[in-house]
Amino acid sequence: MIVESPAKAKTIEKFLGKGFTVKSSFGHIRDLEKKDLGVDIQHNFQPQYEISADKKAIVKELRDAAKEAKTVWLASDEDREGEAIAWHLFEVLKLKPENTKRIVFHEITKDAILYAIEHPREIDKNLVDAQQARRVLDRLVGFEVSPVLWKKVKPSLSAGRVQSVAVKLIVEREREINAFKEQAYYRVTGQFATADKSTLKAEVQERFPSQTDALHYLEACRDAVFTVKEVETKPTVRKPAPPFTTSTLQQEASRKLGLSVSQTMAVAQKLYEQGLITYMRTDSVNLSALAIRTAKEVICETLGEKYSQPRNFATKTKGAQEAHEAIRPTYMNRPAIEGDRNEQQLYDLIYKRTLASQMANAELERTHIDIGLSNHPTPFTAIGEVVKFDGFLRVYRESYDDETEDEHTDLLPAINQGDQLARCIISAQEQYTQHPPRYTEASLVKKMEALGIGRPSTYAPTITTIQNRGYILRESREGVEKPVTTLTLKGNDIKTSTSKKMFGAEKKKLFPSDMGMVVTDFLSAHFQHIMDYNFTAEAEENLDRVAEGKEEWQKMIGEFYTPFHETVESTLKNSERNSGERILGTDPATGETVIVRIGRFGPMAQIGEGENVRYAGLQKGQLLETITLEEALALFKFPRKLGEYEGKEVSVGIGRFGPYIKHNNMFVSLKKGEDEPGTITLETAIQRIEEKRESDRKKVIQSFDNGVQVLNGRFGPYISYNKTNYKIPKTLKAEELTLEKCMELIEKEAPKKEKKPSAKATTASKAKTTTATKTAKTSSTKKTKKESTKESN
DNA sequence: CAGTGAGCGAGCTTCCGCTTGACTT
Repeated sequence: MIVESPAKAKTIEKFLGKGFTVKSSFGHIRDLEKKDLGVDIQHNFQPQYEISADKKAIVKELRDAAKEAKTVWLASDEDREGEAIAWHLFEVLKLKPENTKRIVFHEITKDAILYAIEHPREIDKNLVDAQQARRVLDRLVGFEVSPVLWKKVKPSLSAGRVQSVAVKLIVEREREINAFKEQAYYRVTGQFATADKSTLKAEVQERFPSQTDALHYLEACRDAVFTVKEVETKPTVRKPAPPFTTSTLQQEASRKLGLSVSQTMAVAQKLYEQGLITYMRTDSVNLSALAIRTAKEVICETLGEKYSQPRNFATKTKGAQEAHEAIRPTYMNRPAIEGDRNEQQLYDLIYKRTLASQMANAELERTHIDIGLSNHPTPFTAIGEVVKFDGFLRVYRESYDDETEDEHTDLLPAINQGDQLARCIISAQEQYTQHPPRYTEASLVKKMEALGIGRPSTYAPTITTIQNRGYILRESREGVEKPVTTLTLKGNDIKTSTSKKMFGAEKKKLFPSDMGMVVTDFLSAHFQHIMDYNFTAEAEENLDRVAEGKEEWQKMIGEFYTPFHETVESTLKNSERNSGERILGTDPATGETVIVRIGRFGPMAQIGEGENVRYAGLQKGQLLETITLEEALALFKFPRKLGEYEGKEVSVGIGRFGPYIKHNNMFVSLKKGEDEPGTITLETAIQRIEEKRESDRKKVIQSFDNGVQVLNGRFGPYISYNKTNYKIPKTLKAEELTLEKCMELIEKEAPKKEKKPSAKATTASKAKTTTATKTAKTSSTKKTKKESTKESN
C-alpha cells in the first residue's frame, strides 16, 4: 500500500498487520521539467514530466517493493492532487491494471481503512486530467509572465496565479490606508447611580464631530434629569466554532500564541509525527465518528451530560477538497502532552477547540438600557451581558482580529423603566477614526482562503516567497503621539484636560515594498485577467467540468492560452520599462529636476542628470509613491560634516540601521529620541563618541590566549570564540570565569548550535543549497557575488 | 553595517501543490 505521508504509513501498517507493507511516496514523485517550460505547446499541451531529483531514491524503492507485491494498493488522498499522485505512481512504477487497486479514506481509523480495502475503485482519469490542467495552467502563467518582468522591471522577479494576487491584496490595502483621511471625534461615556446606590456605566452611541458639539452635550447633561426610558432583556445563544482547519489554526495560533504561520505549521508537523494530532494540512471541518464519540465521553465524564452536544460541521470554504479530517487530537482523552512550550500550547489550543466544538451552546442574557435626558434627544445606552449557562465557553473562546476591550459591565443592576438616575461623572474623550487594518500573515491567509486562492499546503510557503522576493515585508512600526482632549463633567463643573496617547502602532504587519507596488501595477495594467480576484475561482469552475468529464483538459487550457500568450507577446513588444519613476519637482538650490525611482540597489532619489547627477537611497519606511519633495531633498543633506575632533573629521550620516556619527572609521549610532541627524551639534556628537569608547572599554571583561573572550553585550555578558557566541548561565559571574570553565560552556553548547541555527541562518543556508544545486556548474565566485547583491536588495 | 546608481555581455532567474529531511562553502 502506498500513501503520501510516512507518518500515516506507520499508523496504517499497525492497523493492517502482516501481509501488508505500507510505504510512502512523500507527496508527488514526478513534476513538469524543472528547467524548461515543460509543456509542449505545439502538441496539444503535452506535459513533459520528469522524476523530481529528491524522489529518485524513493521511486526506486517503491518500484522494487511493487515487484514483490501481489497487489499494489494506491491509497493517496482523495482529492485532485492525490488522484494525480496515484496515476503518476501507476505510470512510473509500471504497474499492471490487474493487480493495482485504488482506495481512499478520509480518516485514519482501522474501520475506515478496512472499509476502503473492501471497496476499491479505478483511478479516476478525469480527476487526474483536472490536476494536469491545474499544473499546466500554473506553469504557463508563472513561466511566461515572470520573464516579462525580468525584461521590463528587474531580473529574477516572479509572477504567479497565487503570489501575484496575494501581493496585490497588500498593495491595495496600503493604498486604502494612504487615502484614508483621519478624523477626530468625541465619544461620551458616563457613570450613573440608581436609588439604591449601585452604579452603572453607559455610553452615547452617537459620535460628536467636534469639541464644541461635545461641550454643548455635556452642558445639557449638567442640567438634565436622567430617566430610564427602556429596559430590554433578550436571551441569546452563542455557538462554538468548528474544529480547526489549517487556515483557522494559523489564525488562532497567531492571535493567541503569537506564532507566525510557518512556525505554526512546523510545530503542528511535530505533533503530527508523534501521532498526537491528525493531519495538519486540511480544509475540512469534519470529525470522524470515533472522534465525536470519544469527545462526548470525555465531556460527559468531566463536565456532565448537559455540556455535551455532538455536532457535525459543514465547510463553507470555496474550493475545499476535504481529503482529510479537521485538525484534532488523535486521542480525546489526552488533555495535555509532553513537549516544548510551543508544542504544549498548540496542542492545548487544538484540544480545547475540538472539545468545545462538541459542547453545548452558551446561553446568555443581553440587557439593553436607554437612559434619556430631560433636555436633549440623544440618550445614553448601557449594555450588559450575563452568562446563564457557560456551555462551550467553559473551555474555549474564539478570538477575533478586531477585538477591542468592551467597556460594558457584565451584570447590570436591577433597574426599571421610569427609574430616575443620578449622574456621577460624565466625560467626552477625543478619538480618531482608524484606517483599515494592515494584514498580518494570518489575516492574509484568511483572505486568501476566502478568495479560494492557494491551498492548506501552500499558505505558509507563499507568504515566505513573496517576502523573499522583496514584494512585501513584515514589520513593526512605532505609533505617533497625538494630543487627546478630554472634557469632564463632575458636579457642576466642566473641565478640559489634554493628554498624549499613542496611535497607529503596528506589530508584525505586512507592508508592500516599492517593488511590490511597481510589479502589481505593471501586472494589473497588462495582465488584468490573471490579477482579477476571480481568476482562480473561474479556473476552478473549469477544472470541475474537466473532473466531471464534461470538458477535455487540453481544450480548456487552449482557450486560456491563445489570448494569454498574445498578451505576453504584445506586452514584451509594446510596454515601457517600469521603474516606478515619479517626478517630485525641482531642487530650489540648483533648479534641477528631482525624481524618485527603483535603481539597481533599490529605491532612490535623484537630482538632475548627466554630469552633475546626484543619488541618495530612500529610507526604511519611505515609499516612492508617498515621499514628498522635501523628504527627498532631506536625503541629500547627508553625510553632513560637523567639524573636527582630535584632528579627524566628524560627520553624520544615515545608514541601513538608522542615523550614525562617523569619526576616524568608527561608527556610533545616534541616541533615539534625543538626537536628530539634521540638528545634532559637534558637541553632542563628541559626547556620543566618548560614550561609545567607554562602552567599548567595558566590552572586554576577560581575554584568554587561545582567542576566547568574555564580552559585555546588549543582553549581558557572553563568551565569544571562533566568531560564535555562547551563553553564560546566570549562576556564574562573568568576571570570575576561568579558561577551563569557558571551554566547558562552549563544548556544552556547541552541538546545540549546529542543530538549532537561528531562523535567519536556516533560510540563508537553504537558499544557498538550492542555488548551489541549480547552478552547480557556475563558478563559486559568481555565486557569492550573486548572493551579496541579493542581500543588499 | 554605515556603498552603490557606468557599460558590456554571458548565463541565469520563474510557477503551484504534494510531502519531508539535510549538505559543504
